[in-house]
Amino acid sequence: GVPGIGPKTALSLLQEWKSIDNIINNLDSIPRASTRNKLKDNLEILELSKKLVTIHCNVGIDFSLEDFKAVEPDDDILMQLFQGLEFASLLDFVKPQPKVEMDYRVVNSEDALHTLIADLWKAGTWAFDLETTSLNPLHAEIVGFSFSFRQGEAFYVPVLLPPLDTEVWADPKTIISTLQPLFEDESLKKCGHNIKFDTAVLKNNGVEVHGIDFDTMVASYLLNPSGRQINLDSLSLEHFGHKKISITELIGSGKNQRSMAEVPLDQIAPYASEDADFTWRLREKLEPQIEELHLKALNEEVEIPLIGVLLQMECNGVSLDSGFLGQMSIDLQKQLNTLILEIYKEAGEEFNINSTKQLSHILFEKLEMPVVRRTKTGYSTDVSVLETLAKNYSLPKTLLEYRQLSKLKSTYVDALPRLIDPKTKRVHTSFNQTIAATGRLSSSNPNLQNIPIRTEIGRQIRKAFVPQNENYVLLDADYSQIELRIMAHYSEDKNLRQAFIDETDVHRRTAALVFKLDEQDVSNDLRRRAKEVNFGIMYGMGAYGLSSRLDIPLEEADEFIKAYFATYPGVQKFMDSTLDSARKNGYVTTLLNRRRYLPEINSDNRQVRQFAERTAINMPIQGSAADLIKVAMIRLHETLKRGKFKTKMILQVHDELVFEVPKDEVENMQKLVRQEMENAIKIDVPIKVDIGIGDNWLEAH
DNA sequence: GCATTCTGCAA
DNA sequence: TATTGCAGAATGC
Repeated sequence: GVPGIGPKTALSLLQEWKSIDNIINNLDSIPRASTRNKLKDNLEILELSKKLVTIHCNVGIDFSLEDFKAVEPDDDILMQLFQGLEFASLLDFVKPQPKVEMDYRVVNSEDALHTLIADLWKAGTWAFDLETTSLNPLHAEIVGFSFSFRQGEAFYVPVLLPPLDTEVWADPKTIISTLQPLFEDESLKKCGHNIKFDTAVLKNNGVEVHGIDFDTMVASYLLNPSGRQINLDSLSLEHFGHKKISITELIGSGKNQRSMAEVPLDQIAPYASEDADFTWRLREKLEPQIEELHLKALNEEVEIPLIGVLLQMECNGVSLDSGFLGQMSIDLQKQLNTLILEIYKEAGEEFNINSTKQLSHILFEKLEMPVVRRTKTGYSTDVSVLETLAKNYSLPKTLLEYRQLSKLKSTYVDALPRLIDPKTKRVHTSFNQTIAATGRLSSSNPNLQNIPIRTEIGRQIRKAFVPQNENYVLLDADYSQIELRIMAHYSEDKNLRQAFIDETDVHRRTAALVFKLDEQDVSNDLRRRAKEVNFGIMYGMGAYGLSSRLDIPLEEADEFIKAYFATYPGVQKFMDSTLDSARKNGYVTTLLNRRRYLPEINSDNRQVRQFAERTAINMPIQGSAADLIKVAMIRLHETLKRGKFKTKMILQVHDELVFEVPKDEVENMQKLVRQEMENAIKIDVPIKVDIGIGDNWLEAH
């Protein structure tokens, strides 16, 4: 194995030196010895990369990772060096770029501020950015505002400055409330980079932002949702060849980091001004591209309105029963202690069970159990390996129990209560709009989209998600079989569509059709297999995958899949035509024209190509489901606001929405939620939503 | 302190 | 060798 040169390291190397040539010239200054030596050992590869870049510049062909691999098919280093890196952005490092000029003005008097405000009214549309003391909007104080409405020009309004520096002409409250009417006016159109954050900070400072009409982060994501870095610094470099003042230059990093409020005016003003200026420049550049790719409707009618919905949900937060989790933690620890002793006894010594390295030493060297599978750097000890070993040994079985309990305890039971906000007493996740390549949302800090449900002990954790008090309940609404319904829509398959029109159990119906039985004669095991196939097909699964999942011979799996496509011929046709169009266009799309590029779809490397093919099949389905629920969320948010309901939308888990509902609104809400979710986008099959009510998330789901 | 790897939770 | 994510813990520099 080769020790890590991951995408992050690679990107920072490239950004630091801007070209492969410079990397070669600067090899000796690479701080990490292993990285330095690996690169030195592979000078030829760096030279090769340089050649490919040169060829690209001269000939104008698009290169991808694939091209590198075609030349040096076995080279790990190269793969790791360029893993996750958009080749196109690499090219920008070596192209000569014009120098970028910017003027900025500090606005630090009553007169100057009123002049700026008048200009912003006259301009009618502008970009803004906030400097704050924290990345958590609930605790962030505003340090300053920057604005721009002409490229190369920006204004900085200081709010907090360090002592002994320039004085701010008025107190924060005065400055913020002087600017307030600008932000609250719907007719003034605002643009930002990740404007949800700035809007959240302003909200916590008593200012409601209206008139959001563009977000450069969201736009970049829509233009290319896969992988790329879309922070403002990278985009400025990519689109304008401009290297912005780095945040570490201002506030340092690590333990010596200082707060934005401690940065003197002559440093923070140019930094903040760049943010606003480049946000404005990017908007001017990206907006026409959005129109060209027919993403305008998706942007303006879905993604931009969604910003406010997500902000509201994050702000709402969710209530946790921390006493319940505390007791659970104690119980789990007791069980873990027993398991730990048992493991030590069976292993014949004490060791760190959480260390895969130490564990594999015990299992495969000391106890000489058969090696089932290897990882890049050693022996695998994951669930499937331990399950295989558990057939013949007792220790792996104990380890599986230990793993399950320790995972639940550390990741959920102990971690969640720590994230309860001291001010609101609730947990506020972040819903990220620009991460998932398919158009789904993601959730972090904490991730509330992967709360356990499959095992009994895991399900207990859901009991800790509760309404704010006994006058409220949780309402959980989830789309029934939404991805299969979308598949039925796209494929126009007669049998699959009929299954949903008949409102039958689609997995049972599948089993009946595939095995030519009556539905009532389908055994539970047959139904389970049909279910695996139904899901597997949507991920582009092959016979091998099915055989290992169902633990059946490869031939049997192969026949199963053949019979499946014979039953649902439209599904086969849909897959073929999706792949054709992906190969021809280089991208696939969803119901709302969300687009994902698949440059590797025509790769000569079979493994790489097949991965792209599976993605091509999955994206329209997963992505359209994401489109659907996003529209429903926007409509429901509007409904709740217009009806002045007390109900709050609090969570989204891909095909599921969770609401906190006052008891007297429950009946009404059931109807409204179902109505909006089932009718968000019309497709060729009925859409069904299941609704549950309960005093905790487990009961409601 | 930071990046990487392995592992495992969800839809 | 079925997709998309996020995060804890260990490890190594």
